Amino acid sequence: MNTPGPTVQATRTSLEIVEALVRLNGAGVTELASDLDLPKSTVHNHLNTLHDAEYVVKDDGAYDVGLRFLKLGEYSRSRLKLHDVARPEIDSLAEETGELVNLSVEEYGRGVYLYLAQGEQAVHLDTHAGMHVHLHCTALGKAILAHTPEERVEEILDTMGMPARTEHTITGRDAFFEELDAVRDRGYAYDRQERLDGLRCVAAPITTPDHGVAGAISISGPTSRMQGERFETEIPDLLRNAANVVELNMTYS
Amino acid sequence: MNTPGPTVQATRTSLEIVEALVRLNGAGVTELASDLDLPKSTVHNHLNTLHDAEYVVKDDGAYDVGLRFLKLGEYSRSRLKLHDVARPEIDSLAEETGELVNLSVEEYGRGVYLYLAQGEQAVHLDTHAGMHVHLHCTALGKAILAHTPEERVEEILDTMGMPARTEHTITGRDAFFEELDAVRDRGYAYDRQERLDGLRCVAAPITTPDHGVAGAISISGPTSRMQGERFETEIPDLLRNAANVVELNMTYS
DNA sequence: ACGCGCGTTCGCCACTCATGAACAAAGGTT
DNA sequence: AACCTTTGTTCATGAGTGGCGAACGCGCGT
Repeated sequence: MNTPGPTVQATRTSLEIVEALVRLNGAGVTELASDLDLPKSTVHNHLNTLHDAEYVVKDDGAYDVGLRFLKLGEYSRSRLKLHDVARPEIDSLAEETGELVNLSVEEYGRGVYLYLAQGEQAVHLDTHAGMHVHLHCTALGKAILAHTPEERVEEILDTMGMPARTEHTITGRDAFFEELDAVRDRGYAYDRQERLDGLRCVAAPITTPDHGVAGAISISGPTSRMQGERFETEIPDLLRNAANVVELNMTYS
Repeated sequence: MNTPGPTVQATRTSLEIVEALVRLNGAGVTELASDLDLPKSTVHNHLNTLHDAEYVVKDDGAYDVGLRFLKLGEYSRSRLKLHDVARPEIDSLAEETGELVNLSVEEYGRGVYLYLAQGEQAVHLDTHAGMHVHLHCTALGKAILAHTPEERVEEILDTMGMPARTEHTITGRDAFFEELDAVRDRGYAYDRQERLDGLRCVAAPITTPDHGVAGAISISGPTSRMQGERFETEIPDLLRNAANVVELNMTYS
């Protein structure tokens, strides 16, 4: 997995600076330099370059990430057929259920949210497009991993670990693989407060015959509303139906 | 404006590679090398670095832009208060009018679309979030420039030029400044097939007392529907109302 | 089985970038 | 208003690194 190989240090530094800008919500040269433990002048040179290339902006003294990244970001997701195809389905699910509906894929061993739609009474979470999550503690992740070759799953768990997010998070590897079996049998996955207390989710994988699992869609809501018949059959059915539609449109269009 | 200064070549090259990936819709090492006129090994080193940093992905042999940029892109726009505040207003305008509603700001002398919402009968254009447009040929651009210091407008026109997009595009500088005067008087701006044949737009600026113009919102539609009373007063009024709401929420929240 | 085209590896030298210190500019404090 | 602090910017230099061409090996198509 780890291919050190010959790599361009300057590029790496520039990326770290951009990431630091996000982390610090915009920052000045000195702040960045101390945060990254780099000489001021180095940071300055990189910022100068990024500014010149119009990738960062100077907002009254402080540097911040520019909108050029918006173009790249939009491209990176519209590139995925799944996004374009699934989006309308996500929207109608949100309208039908009134809950929060998510679309995500796996990349580099983590879940990445591609798109979210909130229904009328949707919970307000920290989730946003582009956000990364561990796969083991989300319904989305389980749905995806249940249809991923076992060796790849092992590999992901090795590198990412299985940190406990709540007291309900599955942290044992055996238990997790049993859970994946159950997901495969059922056709959809549950998250019962495994990532956030008070939150329950249901997720269905999007699979295509030739390329395996492309991603997953999920519905998230408070435990109060996610229980009984609704949680056990109603929402799962809605999800599976939507997933089927997406799968068909993925292969035949 | 042009601050050459000491700049990091490697970073620039990496950015160019990413841009080329977008332009080519994903590509291999050789393809990129010939497109950018760089040695294969150089391109390879950069791709290796970007791949290692998880910014590009390898899709069965071809490299492409990864979802890490999605996070940066989302951040770059949610950073702008305007986006969060205006979004719901854009959505309701789209619902009310059934047309295409846009939100954009100025960056580096160009207009950047932040968000679009299409109503029931909205036209389908090439516009998408993150897209750049010339300011002189769009209603959005005029609305923004009308409230920008004249010297800055001159500067923008100098560097960006005023290319004709259609036969209706304003390409003369004097005519353009007169147009801006009219926009200021009216409180909103028009685009009468100046960017695309058959397309008309109305735009209202979003200004705040302390920071000047923050951006603009606009409604786009086919000439067939954008005429008469609707084009002259109905839509402008809707826009100005929405703009007012946004302006208030910008300053008091 | 062969050859072409691709991604990858290698090793070397020139050049670039990282560096710290010194300079300028801006803000806050007294 | 003059001071001092803090920040952004410039500069010159040497170490190291990234750019480069050529050579390698792999996979695909014929």
